[in-house]
Amino acid sequence: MAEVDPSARPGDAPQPSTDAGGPTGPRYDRRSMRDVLIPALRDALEALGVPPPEEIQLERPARREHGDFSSNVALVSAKAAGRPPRELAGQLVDRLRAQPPRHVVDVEVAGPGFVNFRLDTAWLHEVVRAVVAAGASWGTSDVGAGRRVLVEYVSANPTGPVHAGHARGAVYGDSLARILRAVGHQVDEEFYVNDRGVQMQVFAASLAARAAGEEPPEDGYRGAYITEWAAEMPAEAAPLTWGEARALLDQEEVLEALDVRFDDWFSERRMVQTGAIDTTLADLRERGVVDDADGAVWLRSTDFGDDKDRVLVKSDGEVTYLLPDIAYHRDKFARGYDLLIDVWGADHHGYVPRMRAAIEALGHDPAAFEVVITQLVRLERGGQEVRISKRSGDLITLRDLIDEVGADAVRLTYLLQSVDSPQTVDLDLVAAQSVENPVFYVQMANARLLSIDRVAAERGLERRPLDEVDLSVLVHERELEVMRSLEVLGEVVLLAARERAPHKVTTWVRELASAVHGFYHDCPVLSPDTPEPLRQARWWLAVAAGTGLRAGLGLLGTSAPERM
RNA sequence: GCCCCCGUAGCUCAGCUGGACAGAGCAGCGGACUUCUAAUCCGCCGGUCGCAGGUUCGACUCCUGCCGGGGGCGCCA
Repeated sequence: MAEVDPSARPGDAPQPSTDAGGPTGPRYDRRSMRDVLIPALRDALEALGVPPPEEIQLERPARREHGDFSSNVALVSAKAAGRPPRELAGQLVDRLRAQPPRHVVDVEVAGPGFVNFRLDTAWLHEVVRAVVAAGASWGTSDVGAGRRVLVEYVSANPTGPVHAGHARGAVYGDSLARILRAVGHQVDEEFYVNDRGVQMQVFAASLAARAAGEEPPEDGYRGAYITEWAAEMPAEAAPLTWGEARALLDQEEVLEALDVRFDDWFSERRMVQTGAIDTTLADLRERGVVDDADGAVWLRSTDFGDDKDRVLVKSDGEVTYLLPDIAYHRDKFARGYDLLIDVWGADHHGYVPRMRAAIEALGHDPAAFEVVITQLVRLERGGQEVRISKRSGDLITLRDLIDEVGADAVRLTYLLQSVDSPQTVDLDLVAAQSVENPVFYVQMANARLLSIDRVAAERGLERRPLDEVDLSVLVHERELEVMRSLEVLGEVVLLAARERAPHKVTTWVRELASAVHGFYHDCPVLSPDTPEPLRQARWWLAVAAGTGLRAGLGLLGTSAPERM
């Protein structure tokens, strides 16, 4: 399918180059309505002699009848004001009506004492201009500026292909990084390579066995890929070195097919060579959090909230997996990150307390270390569970998954719901190009919007510069819905970033797509029946909608074909 | 036994720092194409938000205890 890069579409840069110096009108600020309404409420409270609460809350009512913005100050401040919520709300409304804030056409008391604001449509028309001006950066902000964040994810062992079980973490981690960047954080992404230890030995032995035409050792790797790779392996190659390189190549390739790229693939073995592991142990000793007992070296993690102490060096002299992991995280902090986010699978959650303890033991703020646990994904095909088992060799690789349903579908599907909940994915459904598949619903919305430009070009119709177009004709409910949806992206992104919840962006994208389909259905742009001024305005709304849609999709790392 | 996640419509899931009569898609039923993509749109049907307490002016949302499902509790990674 023809894919487009959502972040770079020529048609999305409709700003006349002559205008590049700066927007002429008042610059739209995502928080502008808040910045208008909250102070207005505060002033009104003070005028009534009521001390305003620390934070005045302003929310978007779920129901249209409740206006565009709503505040619960009257409920919150009723006690302090010494009068019933509705009475206080009524007094606030009187004051606000006397001097209505910008764009406010009505203020009213509702329910138990809410103050509801109804706005004119001009503020939404400003949104269209703002989206067009922002282009692919619509929805971004700089609230997180200056914070350096490192997101570590996937980190699969270099002993085989990335399998379907890793896919959720891969897609989640990548999208989270995009979203954190969108709010201004400086984000790096890393893949930790466990290229040392027993697993690697077993892997090498398995490869060598297959190469020699023998069965892999007991507890060895039996996947079909071992046989395939063994056949590729030159006779003189060292199985461990060659095998690791082969695995990493495979992993990097398939992750790139998903548009998942890392700033660094951090090698565990490298830390042995640089002495980082020894240094870390010495550091821990110096801090007095290490005990020698039973011939082993222990981290006294119970001092930092863990339920038992943990072995760092086994009695046979080998280090456990824990010590290099600690060394890696020590290194992360040494590189100056303010926040470390690790994305782990559900099977590793028991490991969180010891890692957190180790970080605290090293003198770091444990709050600067966050672990997101992704719950398991159950794969089904036609209602039958598909087992992902490395042992049996019957494993579904990420590559299989991409081949079967496509990269965009893989990404959007995994980003459909919170990683906190276990997910069931029916492969037949995801592969199906049907209404049951949200991926196609969203991509269809984009394709339809783009078809307007295409058909217009065929008919020789011209879109006039936005500066010359009067958007005040956009009053159809379908048009308003699109604008309202576009307007909230910034807030959605902030929330998604704060809660580490990319699926909130997915939900938003689906909502916008729904609004777009409704608009497309009821508000013809190119029809001869549409008067020219309205056509121009709708056309620009379509441009803005496409821009917003692709901005959202860009945060999910999902592209959309130009036509379907 | 202890720890983590989940339990919302027949199914798959949303539900923002607690807010106004709980939302969407699919499935079911009934409508809408001489028009820029009907892969769409509209309407109807459908829920004691697992159960029981508590906090609050107000709880799907916070707290406690149960019940059910998944995952984890190694000198394995």
